[in-house]
Amino acid sequence: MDDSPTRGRPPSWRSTRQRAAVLRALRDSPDFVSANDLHAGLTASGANVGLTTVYRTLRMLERTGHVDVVRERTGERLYRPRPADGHRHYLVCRRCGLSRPVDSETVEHWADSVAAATGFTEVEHTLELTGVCGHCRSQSVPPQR
Amino acid sequence: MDDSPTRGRPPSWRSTRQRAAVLRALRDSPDFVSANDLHAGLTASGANVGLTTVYRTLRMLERTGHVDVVRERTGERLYRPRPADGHRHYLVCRRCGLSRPVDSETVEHWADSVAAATGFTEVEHTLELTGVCGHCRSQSVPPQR
DNA sequence: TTCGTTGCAAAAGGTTTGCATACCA
DNA sequence: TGGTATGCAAACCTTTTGCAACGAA
Repeated sequence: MDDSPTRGRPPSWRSTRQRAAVLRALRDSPDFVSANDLHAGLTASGANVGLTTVYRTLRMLERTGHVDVVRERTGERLYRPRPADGHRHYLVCRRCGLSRPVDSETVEHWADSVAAATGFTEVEHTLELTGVCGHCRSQSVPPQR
Repeated sequence: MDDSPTRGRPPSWRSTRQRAAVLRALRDSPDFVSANDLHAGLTASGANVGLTTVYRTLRMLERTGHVDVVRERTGERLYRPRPADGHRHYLVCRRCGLSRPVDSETVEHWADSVAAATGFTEVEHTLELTGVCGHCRSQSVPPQR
């Protein structure tokens, strides 16, 4: 998954200061972040990147399968770089945003069998798990988003 | 789950023409509908209900657990009355919007075990399945939303 | 030099809110 | 009558787009 997905690849990919900055910021985020979060972080650290460019870069990463996307209750999109071995599902803490990947083989298999049984084709699935992590539970941290 | 959930219940619930109309329209919809769809339908059928009221009613139904909510690619929310025996997961056709409930016991159990294993509490899950139904596949209906 | 990329400003699209009015209980 | 519900318009938020200027190859 480094540099040669078969589909959805733009014909060219010009390397620019801005894209490098967005990628770096994304990689440095331990958890899911929004376009706004990234932009704010970039601005704070002196990298001058337009919000539009952040969105465009994220959209491209999404199309090429380099990031996982999850949706907030509000509809806001949160991004996280996708691990090399395919898509993952995450359990996200509603208070501090901590996320950890979970083993989802069970769900993957189930989704496949549903697809096979219903006559639907091209079945895709989105799964979002949220909860309160042990740390926040003991600290009573107020909800973040 | 008919009329006495323990939490999130508004202190009062005044019965009005508008709320009755929204509820009726929601019940009459075979599949998931957006606030806009409902409002358009209501307007077309002569019921005069403000879009704001449609939103407020849906939000209240969501809080009290009377509807299932699913999110469109765009972030738009789609609603559907929840069956009496608890929440459900649906497989929705990306072309015509046809939805059918799927047996999701497997997923429910898996989610419970993940909750137990991770130290997270109050774990909630959202699962969205989309595909192309047999009918649309043969008809080549263009994407609707 | 060429053509993809950037960034501002503005548009778009969906949802929420302020506030005066209407109406149920 | 009291307090909730309604509805219009405007505010809000996130994401996308038009377009002129910029810069990597």
